[in-house]
Amino acid sequence: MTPTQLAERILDILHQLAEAGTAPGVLAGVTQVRVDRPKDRAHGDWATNVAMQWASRAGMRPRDLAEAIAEPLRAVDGIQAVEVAGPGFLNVVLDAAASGAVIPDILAAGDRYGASDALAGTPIDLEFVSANPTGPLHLGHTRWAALGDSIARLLRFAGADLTTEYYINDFGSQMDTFASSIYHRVLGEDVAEGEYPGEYVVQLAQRIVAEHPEVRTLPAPEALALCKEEGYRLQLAENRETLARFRVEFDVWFSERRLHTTGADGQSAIQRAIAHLRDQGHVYDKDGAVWLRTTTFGDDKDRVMIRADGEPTYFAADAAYYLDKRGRGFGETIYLLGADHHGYIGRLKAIAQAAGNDPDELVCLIGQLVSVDGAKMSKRAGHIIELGDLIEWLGEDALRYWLARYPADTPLALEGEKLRRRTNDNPVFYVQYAHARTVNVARHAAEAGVTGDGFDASTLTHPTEEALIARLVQFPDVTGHAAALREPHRVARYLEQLAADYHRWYDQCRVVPLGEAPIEAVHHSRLLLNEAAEHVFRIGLDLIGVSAPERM
RNA sequence: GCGCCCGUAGCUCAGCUGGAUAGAGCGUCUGACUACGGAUCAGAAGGUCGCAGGUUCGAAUCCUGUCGGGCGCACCA
Repeated sequence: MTPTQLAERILDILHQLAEAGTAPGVLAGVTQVRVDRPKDRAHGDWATNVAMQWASRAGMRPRDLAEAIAEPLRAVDGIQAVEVAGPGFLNVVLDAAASGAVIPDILAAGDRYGASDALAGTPIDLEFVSANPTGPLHLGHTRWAALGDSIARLLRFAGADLTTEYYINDFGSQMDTFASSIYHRVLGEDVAEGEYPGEYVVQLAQRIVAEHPEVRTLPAPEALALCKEEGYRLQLAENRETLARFRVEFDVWFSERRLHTTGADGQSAIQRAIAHLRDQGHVYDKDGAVWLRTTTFGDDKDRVMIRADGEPTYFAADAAYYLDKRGRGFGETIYLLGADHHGYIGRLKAIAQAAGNDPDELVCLIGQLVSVDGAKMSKRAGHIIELGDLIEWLGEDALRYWLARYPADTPLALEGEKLRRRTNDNPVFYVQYAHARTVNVARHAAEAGVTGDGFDASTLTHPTEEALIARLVQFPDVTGHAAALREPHRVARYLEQLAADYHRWYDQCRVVPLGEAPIEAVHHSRLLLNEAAEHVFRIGLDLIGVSAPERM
């Protein structure tokens, strides 16, 4: 019996009590019973506070209501004991056989254990990273890459119809600055003030010269155009490759230029977006510029869409991009933004409302910035740490795991030396080692003739077994919450707890009998428990984009 | 000035959207290997959950205020 099944039984009992008139009718209105694993094992295998939550509405004392539930609950098959404790908790102890019965279910579910269809329905768009193609990906992007990809995996695991998307800012003045920076390097000059000083620009220039020697002698406008397009192509390809190495893939690479080019109707997507918003009555002209009245929707100030010089702003492109997404059928659009962009939330939500949509369908997830060993990194400061270098230095597993194990809204420090260590300090190795151990145990079991045939859950009675099973059973709840809240760190933290439970069990219970001791049902049963743990480690690690090595 | 995020063990951080005696790792101290990998396990010490009010059976969690730290407030992208 799983806690979910237990919760259903308790719900049934409440409804029956209400129906039979032995308890107040309001209890028929209970729709959900939450069952938790108590911290203190003296409080049973599972506990619920439902009696305390509903006692006042039912006009009963919490302990009386709890007792009313406890009585029929004791008669349920698989339940060993039910106790009313403290102010009105219901503490439930299950039979070992009933607890362990979940093991074959986990194995039967295979890679789908923990998956659901909870988020099935409206298509969701998730945009993240979206770094400018004018330079390599750096530390500031790594967190969103890891987090965004893990969120994507979680949402899909929960049944979401999800599209991941990378918005390429390949339009506007920074592309000209980029081109000009490269061109200076092509000519062997230093870059000008305000241009990109990085060494990577020199390398881009060298590659462009190698492939297009004529760039040196072309008239400046043509040479600049060549530098821009070739630099763009090379840099984007490199960033894409780096992300792939980081196990981050996108379904859609969306070019900002698409929003500026005129279509068959002679209008650009931006112009169409402005026209649409104007129809809604939220656009006005002032001081030679075109404005969106975002203050109607709680923004601090109205925003310019077309500047006085006729150029559309970045904000206008944002609006057009948003409308493009909606036009592609997405009901929910999620943006992963750094803390330094949180000022955008108000205006983005204003766009959604001005377009006539529910602002709650435009979700902004804000993450705090990352530092390395205390030193904050930003592109402007010139001190750039590239994602590619980080991967090489720490390995993609350690890096992805570390970035995934903290909630997005906590500041995060990359402790490089710790991440390079292959010890208990480093949680990714702790978890991966536990997985490797499951594989190792299975290998020894196979050699010794422990097959798993004759599985009998009632033999799994050791406290460490009971704890390990209880942990495995909680996995679907963890993935469900992690997906609903878009919080992959829950999975990582769970895996660390699972690893601790697994190591404790390994320390206490042998799958392969010692020496000449006979193979008994308990050994076969333990082998399947071991396999169930292996499954959950593998599934969980995959959800955060970390490998599950069989040997380390 | 306005807005968002964060203040939990010596350090780095969890705390399942209100539950029972606030947890983990590291660090410190003490133990466990002729047996499935010791990259492991057992135990000890370590706390005014920034501070002050409020909500209620019950608050680290929710509300208000306050102090401290980070970030943001463009006809830039």
